[in-house]
Formats: sequence, C-alpha cells, structure tokens
Amino acid sequence: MGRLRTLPPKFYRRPAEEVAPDLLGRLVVRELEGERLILRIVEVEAYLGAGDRASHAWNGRHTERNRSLYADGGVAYVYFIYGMHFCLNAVTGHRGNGDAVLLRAGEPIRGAETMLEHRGLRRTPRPGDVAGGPGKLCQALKVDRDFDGVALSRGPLRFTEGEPVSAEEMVTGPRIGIGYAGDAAAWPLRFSIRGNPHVSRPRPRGG
DNA sequence: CGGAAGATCCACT
DNA sequence: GTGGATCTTCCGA
Repeated sequence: MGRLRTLPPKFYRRPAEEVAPDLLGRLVVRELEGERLILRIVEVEAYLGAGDRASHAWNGRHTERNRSLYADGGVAYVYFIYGMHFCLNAVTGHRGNGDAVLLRAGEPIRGAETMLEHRGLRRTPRPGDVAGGPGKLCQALKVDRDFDGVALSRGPLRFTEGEPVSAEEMVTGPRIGIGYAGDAAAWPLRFSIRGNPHVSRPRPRGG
C-alpha cells in the first residue's frame, strides 16, 4: 500500500450527508503503545444536527456531553452509551451546526490480533467481530471519551486517504437503532460497502 | 432528586 | 429471536 495522506480539516467541513459516503474506504489509523492499528471504514451514518430527531443536536440541544459535536468539522465526538459502549463520530460542517458522521463498522487492515484482544472475545472470531459495530469499533481501537473533541488530522487517532468506493459499490439505507426518531428514522443516511462481511447487522438488502 | 431511556453487544434458546 | 448487562445523561417534578 502506498503512502496515505491524512484527511485535512477541510474534508470534514461539508454537509454530513456528503462527508459520510466519502468516508467509506478511508482508513482509521490508531497509534497505540508503539503499534499501528488500521481499520478500513465500511459503514457510516450521517446525523444532521438540530433538524434531525435522531441526532444528539436535535432541536439545538446543547449539553455537557455533546459540546464537541458543535465544534468545527475535523474533530472527534465520542460518547458513552448503554452503560458500556463508546461511539466514535467525525464532526462535520462548521462550528455550531451539530452535524456528524458515526463510524459504524471497519474492516481490519493491520493489527487485527491486537484489536481482537481488546475486544476480549472468547469465541472463535467471525467476520465483524473485530469492528462490526460502533461499540466494537471503539473497543477494538481503545477509543473512549478521552478522544472527545480531539482533532482527527493529527495525533494517535487519524483518518487517512484510502481506495475510493464507487457509487455501485455503495449501499444506502435507513439508520440503525433510532426507531424513536419519527420521520427521521427512515431517512437514507446509512452508507456501507456492498457485500462487505464486516458491516454490522442488519445487512442492507441487495448487499 | 428520581426515573427512564439510550446512535449496543453478547449469550442463550 | 429474545432478554440481560450496565451506567451516564437528561429532563421533569
């Protein structure tokens, strides 16, 4: 694999629904204790700020938890959920908007064994076990609230270029786990790579 | 101050 | 397919 450049802050300063599909195929590079862990992004979801009932920024809500969600695009928004999991977002757009893209799944490219250790699974690994879900992804990369608000263009957690994903290789559908969000639950803001076995359940139809 | 819910995951049937 | 784990965060009283 050739030299991969880190995505600049400008990359993120666009609408979330535009950044989200553009993140597919990109790499997440995590430097941890001298080791380089790499995931290829295979599934994401866009969250559209104040007008999106599924977003933590719904109705312009500002709280202590979601403070970094309103930063300029290019930083992480990490939150704790269900008493035991973290979710990693890339903040998009511009300061005050509250737009973000949730990383839902990644394909292990490098350091799979270490990531599997982080996951603490005792059963035989299957595709998706390493990072086939937003909580799994964070556990695999050891990403927690310490990364909330941290820039993604430098430091121990970086997003880089990768092989582009064409529209034909892409699947679009409704987001997962937001049944409470009314009309917004049906919006086609989930993007994944067609047929990729590391995508989280439920698999999009036609994949 | 208390209750309820949550952008989830896993084991078990 | 279902239910339990587990606890921070938020909102209403």
